[in-house]
Amino acid sequence: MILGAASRLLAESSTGDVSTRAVCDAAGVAQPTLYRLFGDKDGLLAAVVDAGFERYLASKRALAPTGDPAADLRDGWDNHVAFALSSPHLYRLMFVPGLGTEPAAVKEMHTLLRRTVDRCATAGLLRVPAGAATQIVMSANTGLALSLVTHPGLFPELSLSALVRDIVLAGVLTGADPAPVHSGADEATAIAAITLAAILRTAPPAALTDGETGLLLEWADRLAATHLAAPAVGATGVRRTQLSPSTSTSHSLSQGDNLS
Amino acid sequence: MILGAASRLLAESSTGDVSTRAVCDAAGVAQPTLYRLFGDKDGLLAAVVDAGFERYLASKRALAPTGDPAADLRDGWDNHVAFALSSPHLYRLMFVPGLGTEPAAVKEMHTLLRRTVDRCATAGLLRVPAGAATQIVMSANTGLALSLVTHPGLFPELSLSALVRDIVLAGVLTGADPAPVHSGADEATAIAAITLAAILRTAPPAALTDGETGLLLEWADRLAATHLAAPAVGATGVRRTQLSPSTSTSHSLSQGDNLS
DNA sequence: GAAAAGCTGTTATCGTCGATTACATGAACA
DNA sequence: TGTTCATGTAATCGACGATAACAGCTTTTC
Repeated sequence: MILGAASRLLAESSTGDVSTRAVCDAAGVAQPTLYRLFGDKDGLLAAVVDAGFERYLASKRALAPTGDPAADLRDGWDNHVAFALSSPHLYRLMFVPGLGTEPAAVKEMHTLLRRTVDRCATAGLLRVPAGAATQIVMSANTGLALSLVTHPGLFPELSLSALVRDIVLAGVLTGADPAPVHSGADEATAIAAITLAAILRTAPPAALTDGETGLLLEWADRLAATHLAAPAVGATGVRRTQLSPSTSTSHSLSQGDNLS
Repeated sequence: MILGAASRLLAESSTGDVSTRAVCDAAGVAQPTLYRLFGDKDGLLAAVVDAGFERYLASKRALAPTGDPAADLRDGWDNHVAFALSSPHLYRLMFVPGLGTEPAAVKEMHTLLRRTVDRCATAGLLRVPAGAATQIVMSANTGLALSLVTHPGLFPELSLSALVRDIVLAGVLTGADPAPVHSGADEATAIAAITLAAILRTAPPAALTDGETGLLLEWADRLAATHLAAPAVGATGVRRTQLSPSTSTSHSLSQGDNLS
Protein backbone atom coordinates (compact mmCIF):
# COMPACT_ATOMS: atom_id res chain seq x y z
CA MET A 1 0.00 0.00 0.00
CA ILE A 2 2.73 2.41 -1.03
CA LEU A 3 0.28 4.74 -2.71
CA GLY A 4 -1.88 5.01 0.37
CA ALA A 5 1.12 5.77 2.54
CA ALA A 6 2.24 8.45 0.11
CA SER A 7 -1.19 10.06 0.04
CA ARG A 8 -1.46 9.98 3.80
CA LEU A 9 2.01 11.40 4.37
CA LEU A 10 1.35 14.10 1.82
CA ALA A 11 -1.88 15.11 3.48
CA GLU A 12 -0.20 15.19 6.90
CA SER A 13 2.90 16.94 5.64
CA SER A 14 3.43 20.53 6.60
CA THR A 15 5.58 21.47 3.62
CA GLY A 16 3.47 19.77 0.98
CA ASP A 17 6.32 17.47 0.08
CA VAL A 18 7.24 13.89 0.95
CA SER A 19 10.48 11.91 0.74
CA THR A 20 10.60 8.53 -0.92
CA ARG A 21 12.33 7.18 2.19
CA ALA A 22 9.51 8.27 4.46
CA VAL A 23 6.97 6.72 2.12
CA CYS A 24 8.90 3.45 2.00
CA ASP A 25 9.29 3.36 5.76
CA ALA A 26 5.59 4.00 6.25
CA ALA A 27 4.71 1.33 3.68
CA GLY A 28 7.25 -1.15 5.09
CA VAL A 29 9.21 -1.62 1.88
CA ALA A 30 12.62 -0.67 0.63
CA GLN A 31 13.30 2.07 -1.86
CA PRO A 32 13.98 0.01 -4.99
CA THR A 33 10.53 -1.51 -4.61
CA LEU A 34 9.00 1.90 -4.92
CA TYR A 35 11.19 2.72 -7.89
CA ARG A 36 10.33 -0.52 -9.64
CA LEU A 37 6.61 0.06 -9.16
CA PHE A 38 6.48 3.76 -9.97
CA GLY A 39 9.73 4.26 -11.82
CA ASP A 40 10.28 7.66 -10.37
CA LYS A 41 9.33 9.98 -7.59
CA ASP A 42 7.36 11.95 -10.14
CA GLY A 43 5.68 8.70 -11.08
CA LEU A 44 4.65 8.13 -7.49
CA LEU A 45 3.32 11.65 -7.19
CA ALA A 46 1.52 11.24 -10.48
CA ALA A 47 -0.14 8.14 -9.09
CA VAL A 48 -1.10 10.09 -5.98
CA VAL A 49 -2.54 12.80 -8.20
CA ASP A 50 -4.46 10.24 -10.21
CA ALA A 51 -5.91 8.73 -7.05
CA GLY A 52 -6.89 12.16 -5.81
CA PHE A 53 -8.43 12.94 -9.13
CA GLU A 54 -10.41 9.74 -8.96
CA ARG A 55 -11.83 10.97 -5.70
CA TYR A 56 -12.51 14.36 -7.22
CA LEU A 57 -14.32 12.90 -10.19
CA ALA A 58 -16.34 10.67 -7.89
CA SER A 59 -17.57 13.71 -5.99
CA LYS A 60 -18.24 15.32 -9.35
CA ARG A 61 -20.35 12.43 -10.53
CA ALA A 62 -22.29 12.56 -7.29
CA LEU A 63 -23.56 15.90 -8.54
CA ALA A 64 -25.61 14.35 -11.29
CA PRO A 65 -26.84 16.71 -14.01
CA THR A 66 -30.20 18.21 -13.16
CA GLY A 67 -32.63 20.07 -15.32
CA ASP A 68 -30.96 23.33 -14.34
CA PRO A 69 -27.51 23.47 -15.97
CA ALA A 70 -26.82 26.89 -14.48
CA ALA A 71 -27.30 25.48 -10.99
CA ASP A 72 -25.08 22.56 -11.95
CA LEU A 73 -22.40 25.01 -12.96
CA ARG A 74 -22.67 26.74 -9.64
CA ASP A 75 -22.58 23.51 -7.67
CA GLY A 76 -19.57 22.44 -9.69
CA TRP A 77 -17.76 25.61 -8.66
CA ASP A 78 -18.54 25.08 -5.00
CA ASN A 79 -17.57 21.45 -5.21
CA HIS A 80 -14.25 22.36 -6.77
CA VAL A 81 -13.40 24.91 -4.09
CA ALA A 82 -14.48 22.53 -1.34
CA PHE A 83 -12.19 19.84 -2.70
CA ALA A 84 -9.28 22.25 -2.82
CA LEU A 85 -9.83 23.32 0.78
CA SER A 86 -10.28 19.75 1.95
CA SER A 87 -6.87 18.63 0.67
CA PRO A 88 -4.69 21.63 -0.07
CA HIS A 89 -1.45 19.78 -0.70
CA LEU A 90 -3.04 17.34 -3.05
CA TYR A 91 -4.78 20.17 -4.82
CA ARG A 92 -1.53 21.98 -5.34
CA LEU A 93 0.04 18.84 -6.74
CA MET A 94 -2.88 18.50 -9.11
CA PHE A 95 -3.11 22.07 -10.31
CA VAL A 96 0.36 23.53 -9.82
CA PRO A 97 2.49 21.03 -11.71
CA GLY A 98 6.22 21.44 -11.82
CA LEU A 99 5.99 23.60 -14.90
CA GLY A 100 6.21 21.08 -17.68
CA THR A 101 4.31 18.06 -16.39
CA GLU A 102 0.70 18.46 -17.37
CA PRO A 103 -1.46 15.92 -15.56
CA ALA A 104 -3.81 14.50 -18.13
CA ALA A 105 -6.56 14.49 -15.54
CA VAL A 106 -6.79 18.26 -15.72
CA LYS A 107 -7.82 18.06 -19.34
CA GLU A 108 -10.43 15.50 -18.44
CA MET A 109 -11.83 17.92 -15.91
CA HIS A 110 -11.83 20.57 -18.57
CA THR A 111 -13.98 18.45 -20.86
CA LEU A 112 -16.26 17.63 -17.93
CA LEU A 113 -16.83 21.31 -17.33
CA ARG A 114 -17.26 21.79 -21.05
CA ARG A 115 -20.14 19.34 -21.02
CA THR A 116 -22.01 21.31 -18.38
CA VAL A 117 -21.29 24.52 -20.24
CA ASP A 118 -22.60 22.98 -23.42
CA ARG A 119 -25.80 22.07 -21.62
CA CYS A 120 -26.11 25.71 -20.65
CA ALA A 121 -25.48 26.68 -24.24
CA THR A 122 -28.11 24.41 -25.71
CA ALA A 123 -30.54 25.82 -23.17
CA GLY A 124 -29.79 29.29 -24.52
CA LEU A 125 -28.25 30.44 -21.26
CA LEU A 126 -24.81 31.38 -22.61
CA ARG A 127 -23.82 34.88 -23.67
CA VAL A 128 -20.27 33.98 -24.71
CA PRO A 129 -19.12 31.07 -26.90
CA ALA A 130 -18.99 27.76 -25.07
CA GLY A 131 -15.22 27.45 -25.41
CA ALA A 132 -14.64 30.90 -23.99
CA ALA A 133 -17.10 30.29 -21.18
CA THR A 134 -15.36 27.05 -20.28
CA GLN A 135 -11.95 28.68 -20.11
CA ILE A 136 -13.26 31.65 -18.18
CA VAL A 137 -15.01 29.54 -15.56
CA MET A 138 -12.17 27.03 -15.37
CA SER A 139 -9.40 29.55 -14.91
CA ALA A 140 -11.39 31.67 -12.49
CA ASN A 141 -12.39 28.63 -10.46
CA THR A 142 -8.94 27.05 -10.19
CA GLY A 143 -7.41 30.45 -9.76
CA LEU A 144 -9.65 31.36 -6.88
CA ALA A 145 -9.16 27.96 -5.27
CA LEU A 146 -5.39 28.34 -5.57
CA SER A 147 -5.57 31.74 -3.98
CA LEU A 148 -7.60 30.38 -1.10
CA VAL A 149 -5.26 27.43 -0.66
CA THR A 150 -1.94 29.22 -0.91
CA HIS A 151 -2.94 32.42 0.90
CA PRO A 152 -5.08 31.20 3.75
CA GLY A 153 -4.20 34.34 5.68
CA LEU A 154 -5.02 36.90 3.05
CA PHE A 155 -8.51 35.75 2.12
CA PRO A 156 -10.19 34.65 5.31
CA GLU A 157 -13.64 35.26 3.91
CA LEU A 158 -15.49 32.07 3.38
CA SER A 159 -17.95 33.86 1.17
CA LEU A 160 -15.28 35.18 -1.19
CA SER A 161 -15.64 32.12 -3.36
CA ALA A 162 -19.38 32.67 -3.66
CA LEU A 163 -18.90 36.32 -4.53
CA VAL A 164 -16.41 35.64 -7.30
CA ARG A 165 -18.47 32.71 -8.51
CA ASP A 166 -21.64 34.73 -8.87
CA ILE A 167 -19.79 37.54 -10.63
CA VAL A 168 -18.08 35.21 -13.08
CA LEU A 169 -21.19 33.17 -13.79
CA ALA A 170 -23.22 36.32 -14.24
CA GLY A 171 -20.71 37.48 -16.82
CA VAL A 172 -21.04 34.21 -18.70
CA LEU A 173 -24.70 33.34 -18.34
CA THR A 174 -27.81 35.19 -19.40
CA GLY A 175 -30.47 36.18 -16.94
CA ALA A 176 -28.13 36.09 -13.98
CA ASP A 177 -27.43 39.17 -11.91
CA PRO A 178 -23.92 39.68 -10.58
CA ALA A 179 -23.42 39.05 -6.90
CA PRO A 180 -25.04 42.13 -5.43
CA VAL A 181 -28.70 41.58 -6.13
CA HIS A 182 -30.51 44.79 -5.55
CA SER A 183 -33.14 46.55 -7.53
CA GLY A 184 -33.87 50.20 -8.10
CA ALA A 185 -33.73 52.21 -4.91
CA ASP A 186 -31.88 49.45 -3.07
CA GLU A 187 -29.00 49.63 -5.48
CA ALA A 188 -28.77 53.38 -5.19
CA THR A 189 -28.82 53.06 -1.41
CA ALA A 190 -26.06 50.47 -1.39
CA ILE A 191 -23.83 52.43 -3.74
CA ALA A 192 -24.33 55.61 -1.77
CA ALA A 193 -23.48 53.79 1.45
CA ILE A 194 -20.37 52.26 -0.12
CA THR A 195 -19.25 55.62 -1.43
CA LEU A 196 -19.84 57.34 1.88
CA ALA A 197 -17.97 54.64 3.77
CA ALA A 198 -14.97 54.99 1.49
CA ILE A 199 -14.93 58.75 1.84
CA LEU A 200 -15.26 58.55 5.61
CA ARG A 201 -12.39 56.10 5.74
CA THR A 202 -9.99 58.04 3.53
CA ALA A 203 -10.88 61.55 4.70
CA PRO A 204 -12.75 61.74 8.01
CA PRO A 205 -14.79 64.95 8.04
CA ALA A 206 -14.16 67.62 10.65
CA ALA A 207 -17.86 68.23 11.22
CA LEU A 208 -18.22 64.94 13.11
CA THR A 209 -16.43 63.63 16.16
CA ASP A 210 -14.41 60.46 15.86
CA GLY A 211 -17.07 58.54 17.71
CA GLU A 212 -19.81 59.83 15.46
CA THR A 213 -17.77 59.03 12.36
CA GLY A 214 -17.17 55.52 13.65
CA LEU A 215 -20.81 54.90 14.30
CA LEU A 216 -21.81 56.32 10.93
CA LEU A 217 -19.18 54.14 9.31
CA GLU A 218 -20.58 51.07 11.00
CA TRP A 219 -24.07 51.80 9.74
CA ALA A 220 -22.85 52.57 6.23
CA ASP A 221 -20.91 49.31 6.16
CA ARG A 222 -23.97 47.43 7.26
CA LEU A 223 -26.07 49.05 4.56
CA ALA A 224 -23.38 48.30 1.98
CA ALA A 225 -22.98 44.66 2.94
CA THR A 226 -26.61 43.59 3.31
CA HIS A 227 -27.06 42.61 -0.31
CA LEU A 228 -23.97 40.40 -0.23
CA ALA A 229 -25.88 37.86 1.80
CA ALA A 230 -28.72 37.67 -0.69
CA PRO A 231 -29.11 34.59 -2.86
CA ALA A 232 -27.88 35.12 -6.38
CA VAL A 233 -27.86 33.47 -9.79
CA GLY A 234 -30.24 30.59 -10.20
CA ALA A 235 -31.87 31.26 -6.88
CA THR A 236 -34.42 28.50 -7.31
CA GLY A 237 -33.58 24.96 -6.43
CA VAL A 238 -30.33 25.60 -4.62
CA ARG A 239 -28.67 22.29 -3.84
CA ARG A 240 -25.94 21.85 -1.31
CA THR A 241 -22.83 20.02 -2.32
CA GLN A 242 -21.72 17.30 0.06
CA LEU A 243 -18.29 18.75 0.49
CA SER A 244 -18.98 22.42 0.89
CA PRO A 245 -21.34 23.37 3.64
CA SER A 246 -19.41 26.57 4.23
CA THR A 247 -19.16 27.89 0.69
CA SER A 248 -22.81 27.71 -0.10
CA THR A 249 -24.61 30.73 -1.39
CA SER A 250 -26.83 31.51 1.50
CA HIS A 251 -23.91 31.82 3.86
CA SER A 252 -24.24 35.22 5.41
CA LEU A 253 -21.48 37.55 6.49
CA SER A 254 -22.41 37.46 10.12
CA GLN A 255 -19.18 36.23 11.63
CA GLY A 256 -15.75 37.81 11.63
CA ASP A 257 -15.75 38.85 8.01
CA ASN A 258 -14.58 42.37 7.31
CA LEU A 259 -15.35 43.23 3.74
CA SER A 260 -15.71 46.92 4.24
CA MET B 1 26.36 39.82 -6.91
CA ILE B 2 24.92 36.64 -5.45
CA LEU B 3 21.38 37.94 -5.64
CA GLY B 4 21.68 38.79 -9.33
CA ALA B 5 23.07 35.35 -10.09
CA ALA B 6 20.22 33.73 -8.19
CA SER B 7 17.61 35.77 -10.03
CA ARG B 8 19.19 35.05 -13.38
CA LEU B 9 19.53 31.32 -12.74
CA LEU B 10 15.96 31.19 -11.51
CA ALA B 11 14.67 32.92 -14.62
CA GLU B 12 16.67 30.60 -16.86
CA SER B 13 15.81 27.49 -14.87
CA SER B 14 13.45 25.00 -16.41
CA THR B 15 12.18 23.54 -13.15
CA GLY B 16 11.67 26.84 -11.34
CA ASP B 17 14.24 25.87 -8.74
CA VAL B 18 17.89 26.66 -8.18
CA SER B 19 20.62 25.03 -6.11
CA THR B 20 22.77 27.05 -3.76
CA ARG B 21 25.82 25.47 -5.35
CA ALA B 22 24.87 26.66 -8.81
CA VAL B 23 24.22 30.14 -7.49
CA CYS B 24 27.58 30.20 -5.71
CA ASP B 25 29.41 28.95 -8.79
CA ALA B 26 27.74 31.57 -10.95
CA ALA B 27 28.53 34.29 -8.44
CA GLY B 28 32.11 33.09 -7.94
CA VAL B 29 31.85 32.56 -4.21
CA ALA B 30 31.77 29.59 -1.87
CA GLN B 31 28.68 28.29 -0.18
CA PRO B 32 29.31 29.55 3.37
CA THR B 33 29.44 33.07 1.97
CA LEU B 34 25.91 32.70 0.72
CA TYR B 35 24.77 31.25 4.01
CA ARG B 36 26.41 34.01 5.98
CA LEU B 37 24.77 36.71 3.85
CA PHE B 38 21.32 35.18 3.54
CA GLY B 39 21.28 32.74 6.41
CA ASP B 40 19.29 30.21 4.53
CA LYS B 41 18.21 29.10 1.10
CA ASP B 42 14.78 30.43 1.95
CA GLY B 43 16.46 33.68 2.90
CA LEU B 44 18.09 33.87 -0.50
CA LEU B 45 14.82 33.15 -2.25
CA ALA B 46 13.10 35.72 -0.07
CA ALA B 47 15.67 38.26 -1.18
CA VAL B 48 15.05 37.28 -4.79
CA VAL B 49 11.33 37.71 -4.19
CA ASP B 50 11.90 41.09 -2.62
CA ALA B 51 13.97 42.21 -5.57
CA GLY B 52 11.32 40.98 -7.97
CA PHE B 53 8.70 42.76 -5.98
CA GLU B 54 10.72 45.93 -6.15
CA ARG B 55 10.60 45.63 -9.92
CA TYR B 56 6.89 44.93 -9.79
CA LEU B 57 6.16 47.94 -7.63
CA ALA B 58 8.29 50.08 -9.92
CA SER B 59 6.16 49.07 -12.89
CA LYS B 60 3.14 49.74 -10.72
CA ARG B 61 4.25 53.23 -9.86
CA ALA B 62 4.86 53.88 -13.53
CA LEU B 63 1.11 53.60 -13.91
CA ALA B 64 0.45 56.80 -12.04
CA PRO B 65 -3.13 57.35 -10.89
CA THR B 66 -5.20 59.13 -13.48
CA GLY B 67 -8.55 60.80 -13.19
CA ASP B 68 -10.20 57.53 -14.17
CA PRO B 69 -9.80 55.06 -11.30
CA ALA B 70 -11.72 52.36 -13.20
CA ALA B 71 -9.19 52.55 -16.02
CA ASP B 72 -6.42 52.43 -13.42
CA LEU B 73 -7.95 49.27 -12.03
CA ARG B 74 -8.00 47.74 -15.48
CA ASP B 75 -4.45 48.76 -16.24
CA GLY B 76 -3.37 47.35 -12.90
CA TRP B 77 -4.88 44.00 -13.83
CA ASP B 78 -3.11 43.94 -17.18
CA ASN B 79 0.14 45.01 -15.60
CA HIS B 80 -0.12 42.22 -13.05
CA VAL B 81 -0.76 39.54 -15.66
CA ALA B 82 2.02 40.89 -17.85
CA PHE B 83 4.46 40.70 -14.97
CA ALA B 84 3.46 37.13 -14.24
CA LEU B 85 3.95 36.10 -17.85
CA SER B 86 7.25 37.95 -18.13
CA SER B 87 8.83 36.02 -15.24
CA PRO B 88 6.78 32.93 -14.44
CA HIS B 89 9.19 31.33 -12.00
CA LEU B 90 9.63 34.49 -10.02
CA TYR B 91 5.89 35.00 -10.00
CA ARG B 92 5.35 31.56 -8.59
CA LEU B 93 7.89 32.20 -5.89
CA MET B 94 6.10 35.40 -5.03
CA PHE B 95 2.55 34.13 -5.04
CA VAL B 96 2.80 30.41 -4.32
CA PRO B 97 4.80 30.41 -1.12
CA GLY B 98 5.80 27.17 0.52
CA LEU B 99 2.57 27.09 2.49
CA GLY B 100 3.49 28.92 5.63
CA THR B 101 5.84 31.65 4.49
CA GLU B 102 3.79 34.68 3.62
CA PRO B 103 5.91 37.22 1.81
CA ALA B 104 5.10 40.57 3.35
CA ALA B 105 5.26 42.12 -0.07
CA VAL B 106 1.98 40.49 -1.02
CA LYS B 107 0.19 42.40 1.69
CA GLU B 108 1.76 45.58 0.47
CA MET B 109 0.37 44.88 -2.97
CA HIS B 110 -2.98 44.27 -1.38
CA THR B 111 -3.00 47.71 0.19
CA LEU B 112 -1.85 49.21 -3.08
CA LEU B 113 -4.83 47.69 -4.84
CA ARG B 114 -7.01 48.79 -1.99
CA ARG B 115 -5.99 52.39 -2.62
CA THR B 116 -7.14 52.24 -6.23
CA VAL B 117 -10.34 50.53 -5.17
CA ASP B 118 -10.95 53.26 -2.62
CA ARG B 119 -10.54 55.84 -5.32
CA CYS B 120 -13.22 54.03 -7.28
CA ALA B 121 -15.40 53.98 -4.19
CA THR B 122 -15.11 57.70 -3.48
CA ALA B 123 -16.01 58.30 -7.13
CA GLY B 124 -19.18 56.32 -6.57
CA LEU B 125 -18.14 53.59 -8.98
CA LEU B 126 -18.30 50.65 -6.57
CA ARG B 127 -21.29 48.37 -6.18
CA VAL B 128 -19.75 46.20 -3.46
CA PRO B 129 -17.93 47.28 -0.31
CA ALA B 130 -14.34 48.33 -0.91
CA GLY B 131 -12.91 45.46 1.13
CA ALA B 132 -14.91 42.89 -0.76
CA ALA B 133 -14.03 44.47 -4.08
CA THR B 134 -10.34 44.41 -3.21
CA GLN B 135 -10.42 40.75 -2.28
CA ILE B 136 -12.46 39.83 -5.32
CA VAL B 137 -10.18 41.61 -7.77
CA MET B 138 -7.03 40.47 -6.00
CA SER B 139 -7.93 36.80 -5.86
CA ALA B 140 -9.29 36.75 -9.37
CA ASN B 141 -6.26 38.54 -10.74
CA THR B 142 -3.61 36.43 -9.02
CA GLY B 143 -5.68 33.34 -9.62
CA LEU B 144 -5.95 33.96 -13.31
CA ALA B 145 -2.27 34.84 -13.58
CA LEU B 146 -1.38 31.63 -11.75
CA SER B 147 -3.54 29.65 -14.11
CA LEU B 148 -1.89 31.25 -17.13
CA VAL B 149 1.58 30.67 -15.69
CA THR B 150 1.18 27.10 -14.51
CA HIS B 151 -1.03 25.85 -17.33
CA PRO B 152 0.45 27.45 -20.40
CA GLY B 153 -0.94 24.63 -22.48
CA LEU B 154 -4.51 24.74 -21.27
CA PHE B 155 -5.21 28.43 -21.69
CA PRO B 156 -3.47 29.50 -24.85
CA GLU B 157 -5.81 32.42 -25.36
CA LEU B 158 -4.09 35.69 -24.84
CA SER B 159 -7.44 37.39 -24.54
CA LEU B 160 -8.60 35.16 -21.70
CA SER B 161 -7.17 37.58 -19.17
CA ALA B 162 -9.07 40.47 -20.73
CA LEU B 163 -12.30 38.46 -20.75
CA VAL B 164 -12.08 37.51 -17.09
CA ARG B 165 -10.93 41.00 -16.16
CA ASP B 166 -13.88 42.70 -17.82
CA ILE B 167 -16.30 40.25 -16.25
CA VAL B 168 -14.87 40.66 -12.77
CA LEU B 169 -14.60 44.42 -12.98
CA ALA B 170 -18.11 44.64 -14.36
CA GLY B 171 -19.31 42.70 -11.34
CA VAL B 172 -17.57 45.08 -9.00
CA LEU B 173 -17.98 48.45 -10.69
CA THR B 174 -21.07 50.37 -11.67
CA GLY B 175 -21.74 51.40 -15.21
CA ALA B 176 -19.52 48.73 -16.69
CA ASP B 177 -20.87 46.10 -19.01
CA PRO B 178 -19.54 42.58 -18.75
CA ALA B 179 -17.19 41.48 -21.47
CA PRO B 180 -19.61 40.83 -24.32
CA VAL B 181 -20.77 44.30 -25.24
CA HIS B 182 -23.78 43.99 -27.45
CA SER B 183 -27.03 45.85 -27.45
CA GLY B 184 -30.55 44.80 -28.30
CA ALA B 185 -30.73 42.79 -31.47
CA ASP B 186 -26.99 42.14 -31.44
CA GLU B 187 -27.22 40.36 -28.11
CA ALA B 188 -30.11 38.22 -29.28
CA THR B 189 -28.17 37.35 -32.43
CA ALA B 190 -25.07 36.40 -30.51
CA ILE B 191 -26.95 34.24 -28.02
CA ALA B 192 -28.85 32.51 -30.77
CA ALA B 193 -25.63 31.83 -32.64
CA ILE B 194 -23.96 30.49 -29.50
CA THR B 195 -26.92 28.24 -28.77
CA LEU B 196 -27.06 26.95 -32.33
CA ALA B 197 -23.35 26.24 -32.35
CA ALA B 198 -23.58 24.25 -29.15
CA ILE B 199 -26.52 22.22 -30.46
CA LEU B 200 -24.79 21.54 -33.76
CA ARG B 201 -21.70 20.39 -31.93
CA THR B 202 -23.43 18.06 -29.49
CA ALA B 203 -26.09 16.70 -31.81
CA PRO B 204 -25.46 17.22 -35.55
CA PRO B 205 -28.79 17.27 -37.35
CA ALA B 206 -29.60 14.69 -40.00
CA ALA B 207 -31.14 17.23 -42.32
CA LEU B 208 -27.73 18.67 -43.18
CA THR B 209 -24.66 17.02 -44.62
CA ASP B 210 -21.48 17.04 -42.61
CA GLY B 211 -20.02 19.68 -44.88
CA GLU B 212 -23.05 21.90 -44.56
CA THR B 213 -23.04 21.50 -40.78
CA GLY B 214 -19.39 22.40 -40.66
CA LEU B 215 -19.88 25.53 -42.69
CA LEU B 216 -22.89 26.57 -40.65
CA LEU B 217 -20.90 25.95 -37.51
CA GLU B 218 -18.11 28.18 -38.74
CA TRP B 219 -20.52 31.02 -39.45
CA ALA B 220 -22.26 30.61 -36.12
CA ASP B 221 -18.93 30.67 -34.31
CA ARG B 222 -17.97 33.83 -36.13
CA LEU B 223 -21.26 35.47 -35.19
CA ALA B 224 -20.84 34.37 -31.59
CA ALA B 225 -17.27 35.59 -31.25
CA THR B 226 -17.51 39.01 -32.89
CA HIS B 227 -18.48 40.85 -29.76
CA LEU B 228 -15.53 39.41 -27.84
CA ALA B 229 -13.22 41.75 -29.71
CA ALA B 230 -15.19 44.84 -28.78
CA PRO B 231 -13.78 47.29 -26.25
CA ALA B 232 -15.30 46.94 -22.85
CA VAL B 233 -15.46 48.66 -19.47
CA GLY B 234 -14.12 52.20 -19.37
CA ALA B 235 -13.83 52.38 -23.11
CA THR B 236 -12.66 55.98 -23.10
CA GLY B 237 -9.03 56.78 -22.59
CA VAL B 238 -7.65 53.27 -22.79
CA ARG B 239 -3.99 53.34 -21.85
CA ARG B 240 -1.55 50.63 -22.68
CA THR B 241 0.65 49.27 -19.95
CA GLN B 242 4.32 49.07 -20.78
CA LEU B 243 4.55 45.42 -20.00
CA SER B 244 1.46 44.04 -21.61
CA PRO B 245 1.07 44.76 -25.28
CA SER B 246 -0.57 41.40 -25.77
CA THR B 247 -3.18 41.48 -23.03
CA SER B 248 -4.71 44.78 -23.99
CA THR B 249 -8.39 45.03 -24.55
CA SER B 250 -8.45 45.70 -28.24
CA HIS B 251 -6.61 42.51 -28.99
CA SER B 252 -8.81 40.65 -31.41
CA LEU B 253 -9.28 36.93 -31.68
CA SER B 254 -7.89 36.68 -35.16
CA GLN B 255 -5.04 34.25 -34.61
CA GLY B 256 -5.14 30.63 -33.52
CA ASP B 257 -7.63 31.11 -30.73
CA ASN B 258 -10.45 28.62 -30.56
CA LEU B 259 -13.02 29.80 -28.11
CA SER B 260 -15.97 28.11 -29.68
C1' DG C 1 52.95 50.19 16.95
C1' DA C 2 51.20 45.75 18.50
C1' DA C 3 47.52 43.08 19.96
C1' DA C 4 42.63 42.14 20.31
C1' DA C 5 38.19 42.06 17.98
C1' DG C 6 35.47 41.52 14.14
C1' DC C 7 34.21 40.96 9.43
C1' DT C 8 34.84 38.18 5.21
C1' DG C 9 35.82 34.31 2.75
C1' DT C 10 37.74 29.55 2.26
C1' DT C 11 38.20 24.21 2.50
C1' DA C 12 36.41 20.17 4.18
C1' DT C 13 32.69 17.73 5.90
C1' DC C 14 27.95 16.01 7.56
C1' DG C 15 23.28 14.22 6.94
C1' DT C 16 19.50 13.72 3.73
C1' DC C 17 17.56 12.98 -0.49
C1' DG C 18 16.56 10.80 -5.13
C1' DA C 19 18.14 7.12 -7.79
C1' DT C 20 20.83 2.86 -9.03
C1' DT C 21 23.63 -1.29 -8.92
C1' DA C 22 24.36 -5.81 -7.55
C1' DC C 23 22.60 -9.47 -5.30
C1' DA C 24 19.18 -12.74 -2.83
C1' DT C 25 14.80 -15.29 -2.73
C1' DG C 26 11.02 -17.93 -4.37
C1' DA C 27 7.45 -19.42 -7.55
C1' DA C 28 6.37 -21.04 -12.49
C1' DC C 29 7.72 -23.80 -16.12
C1' DA C 30 10.54 -26.82 -19.34
C1' DT D 1 16.38 -30.44 -11.83
C1' DG D 2 17.62 -26.50 -13.84
C1' DT D 3 16.18 -22.19 -16.18
C1' DT D 4 13.64 -18.13 -16.07
C1' DC D 5 11.55 -14.35 -14.30
C1' DA D 6 9.19 -11.65 -11.01
C1' DT D 7 9.91 -9.58 -6.54
C1' DG D 8 12.42 -7.85 -2.87
C1' DT D 9 16.73 -6.19 -0.28
C1' DA D 10 21.38 -4.18 1.22
C1' DA D 11 24.78 -1.15 -0.17
C1' DT D 12 26.05 2.63 -2.67
C1' DC D 13 26.37 6.99 -5.73
C1' DG D 14 26.03 11.80 -6.77
C1' DA D 15 23.71 16.12 -5.69
C1' DC D 16 21.89 18.93 -2.41
C1' DG D 17 21.28 22.00 1.93
C1' DA D 18 23.80 23.21 5.75
C1' DT D 19 27.77 23.66 9.07
C1' DA D 20 32.31 23.44 11.50
C1' DA D 21 36.91 24.82 11.56
C1' DC D 22 40.13 27.74 9.88
C1' DA D 23 42.68 31.75 7.30
C1' DG D 24 43.26 36.62 5.64
C1' DC D 25 42.14 41.34 6.29
C1' DT D 26 40.46 45.64 8.34
C1' DT D 27 39.20 48.16 12.40
C1' DT D 28 39.51 49.21 17.05
C1' DT D 29 41.96 49.63 21.47
C1' DC D 30 45.63 49.99 24.77
